[in-house]
Amino acid sequence: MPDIFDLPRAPGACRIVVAMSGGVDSSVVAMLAARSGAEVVGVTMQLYDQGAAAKKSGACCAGQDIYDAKTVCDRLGIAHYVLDYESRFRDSVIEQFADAYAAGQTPIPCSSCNQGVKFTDLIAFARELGADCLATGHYVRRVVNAGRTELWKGRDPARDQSYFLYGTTADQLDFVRFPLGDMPKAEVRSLAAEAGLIVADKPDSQDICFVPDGDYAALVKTLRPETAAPGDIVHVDGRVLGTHGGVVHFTIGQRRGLDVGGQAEPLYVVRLEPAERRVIVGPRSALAVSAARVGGVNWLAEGQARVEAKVRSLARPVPAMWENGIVTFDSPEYGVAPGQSAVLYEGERLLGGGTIVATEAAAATESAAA
RNA sequence: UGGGGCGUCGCCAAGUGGUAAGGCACCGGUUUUUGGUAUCGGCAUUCGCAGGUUCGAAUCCUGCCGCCCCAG
Repeated sequence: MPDIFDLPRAPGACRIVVAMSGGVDSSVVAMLAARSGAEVVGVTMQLYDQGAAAKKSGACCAGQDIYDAKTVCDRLGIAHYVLDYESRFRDSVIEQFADAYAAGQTPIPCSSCNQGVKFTDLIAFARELGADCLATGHYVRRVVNAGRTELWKGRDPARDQSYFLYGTTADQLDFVRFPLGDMPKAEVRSLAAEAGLIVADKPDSQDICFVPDGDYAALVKTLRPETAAPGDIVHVDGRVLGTHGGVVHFTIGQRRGLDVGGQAEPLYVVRLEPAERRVIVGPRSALAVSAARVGGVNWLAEGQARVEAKVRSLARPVPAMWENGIVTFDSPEYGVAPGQSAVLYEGERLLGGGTIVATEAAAATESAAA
């Protein structure tokens, strides 16, 4: 087996900290680390109240998951720590999440979690422990190329998680390892089964980890009651078509949930005006966006201007120009929502990315800039 | 209460004697470590109500109810 941990010294003299969510992926990472010969410490972050969330199978970092992680560590014969990051997670992820919705944006909590608690606080902790690296179960590849460390998509295109990790800085990248980046998911599962790990058949996590029942709107409404205020659903041509139960329920590009019938064509959310409590809707053509301004950019590459841009986790990257924080699509892109990430690639390599702060309508309708 | 028009699934709407299109909405599945999107499937034994004609009516006739418009 190649040295998937890229250790600086003989494994026996190294210490690896593994970020363990309690799922199958990070458990397999811990197993691989244990087999490498290095000293391994499993760490699980407790991120939010375990109450209701603990019952949710497949969630991350709640009660059952902490137990699962510990069980795996016991079997592997490695140490296991639980870190109480609840308050940090609340401040850096959950509150931001609520603020974004209140501002009519569509946040990606997984990205802020990765950039904050996971890759800032946890790396700091691992360094304090004197670790040589922090290993996680993400499906991305860390590629050392001509002395430079690059971030690449996961080998398994169906599993690639690079979209959520664009914010990883060069410094962090030096310290982090992604042992699963070259593997297909099926292989990870079979490794877990061969090793007799209790989590081998555990369902993949999905949805937002801190939202127990998938009803993210209920959480945001609790934190920011104004997002539940009713308002008008207004067509881009000015007609009031109906009312809605709070801007929190909508995101740009959304079609379902408007409850507006009698139309010849489906209507999509084109824009949100939270101050006026308005949801602006229009035909699909009104969603066309020619460019997006990107903020909070993390750049890992050189001066690439020709890029492939991905503005949604499940979208295929599209050709675009990148200049002065603005990504201009070769062809109009649909459903580009402020708050989501714009991640730029060159083939398999992640060049950088940031948060979409505004968009420019492609058609001669009106600006979708918030 | 003179004249004209209309009443088909939550909404829009085909269908004018042969046994209820379609779109939107909604619901469910698939997909998915964000929200969405996309896609697949489901969705009126019944046509304002009551009679009548007919082998057979949402489609023809009669009455009633409701709504709209023009007249007043």
